[in-house]
Amino acid sequence: MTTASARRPGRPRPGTLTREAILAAALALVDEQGIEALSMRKLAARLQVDPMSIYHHVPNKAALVSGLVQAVFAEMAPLPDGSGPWQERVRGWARAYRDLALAHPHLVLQIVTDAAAASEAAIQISEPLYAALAAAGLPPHPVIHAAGTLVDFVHGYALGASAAAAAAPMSDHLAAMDPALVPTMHRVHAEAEPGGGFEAGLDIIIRGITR
Amino acid sequence: MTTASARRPGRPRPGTLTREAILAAALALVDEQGIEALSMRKLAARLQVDPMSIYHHVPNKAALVSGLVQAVFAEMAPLPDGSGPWQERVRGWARAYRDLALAHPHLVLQIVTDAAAASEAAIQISEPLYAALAAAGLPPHPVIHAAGTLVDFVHGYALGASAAAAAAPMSDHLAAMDPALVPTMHRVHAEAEPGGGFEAGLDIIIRGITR
DNA sequence: GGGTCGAGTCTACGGCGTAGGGTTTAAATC
DNA sequence: GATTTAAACCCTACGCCGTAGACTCGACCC
Repeated sequence: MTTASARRPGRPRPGTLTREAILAAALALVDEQGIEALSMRKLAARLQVDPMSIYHHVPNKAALVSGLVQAVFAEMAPLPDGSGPWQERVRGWARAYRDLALAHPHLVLQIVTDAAAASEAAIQISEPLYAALAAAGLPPHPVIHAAGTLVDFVHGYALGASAAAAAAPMSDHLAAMDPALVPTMHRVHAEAEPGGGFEAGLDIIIRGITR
Repeated sequence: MTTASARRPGRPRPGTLTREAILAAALALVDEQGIEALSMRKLAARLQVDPMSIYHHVPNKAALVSGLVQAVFAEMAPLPDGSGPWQERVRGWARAYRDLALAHPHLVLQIVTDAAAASEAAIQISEPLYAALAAAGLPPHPVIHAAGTLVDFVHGYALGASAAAAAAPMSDHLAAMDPALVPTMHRVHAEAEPGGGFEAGLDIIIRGITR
């Protein structure tokens, strides 16, 4: 709301601190040190400002994090839209959404949670997906179900990818386990080392949509 | 490790406090008041114990939460296993896993995160899924991809379901938005009010696996 | 009885989010 | 130019938090 250059009665210093600067600093801090390192005090230190000053631009910490997520959503690359077969449009959308989520690995949880709660920014993001599915000639109900499935898949994938980046890969855990407990997994993973899980998932879901 | 009735050197009071009691109290606290209400002090109060006493059974708070998640994983209903067509086994597994995740709504995030990080408990849970897919005659690579897709979908779904339970449903947000921004979604949701997203997603993915 | 050990307790530290109340400032009005 | 005004900013302080470190005390072993 508070634009940087208002024309109202009193103004102390000419906007040395703005909501945008705060969000940018917070995003940088999170990208560098993770979400748990984000505190009002550290953020203020980075901005060379008293911690309480931040509260004149953001009502509380939760709103700040939410603002961070909204900012990330706003970065979603505008899709080429409308061209090509619907399968390719859906694929392109899914990749763009995944890239968006993984662009800030320390923020994936917040992004996915916010999207799962269906914030307005998150809803806007999925419009092209709905458009592509509707253009494929699907009736309303199947469109909703197909879109929901895809979104849920991307959320789950992004969560897994960011978790895998921060911890040991599943193969390690699996190798350390008693093969008798997980015989099929042991055998299957011994015979094939995967990768490409995202594209394979897209293939499966798009095939399943087509019937 | 520390069983309730050990026969070891020194014991002040006869096991008034055990790891199990701590986990049970913590789980109750979380189920009642949410994960953010879980603090060592509140937990201690509930157990009528000094906060620091807890640290004799759990190294720190992160381990406590992790223990909570492991305990929930241990509750996974043992599947009927091995009987029926593979589609039904996969369906049954997915439903059981979803129910597990949603059994403690305030813990869904940590459950899904833990599973995404492929903890041993989480790996064990997915063995029946792998078994069903392998029994379907799928080669190793497709088994891994199909399982990954399904797990990611369930994770995304569970996250969405728990978020939707705590916030306004998407329809409300959508109705409050400018229809020009999200024309397809607006139209599609006007023509069909869904539900059954989980089963529809399963249908899509299982169809997609089958080719 | 003396020694050991471990569960339970107490105290205290450094960090957190943020309420409440000044203080400073520059634009707006006179 | 003087006065008014209200936003931006800063300071202090409160009540939480996780947990390190030292102490108490009762049970067991020798």
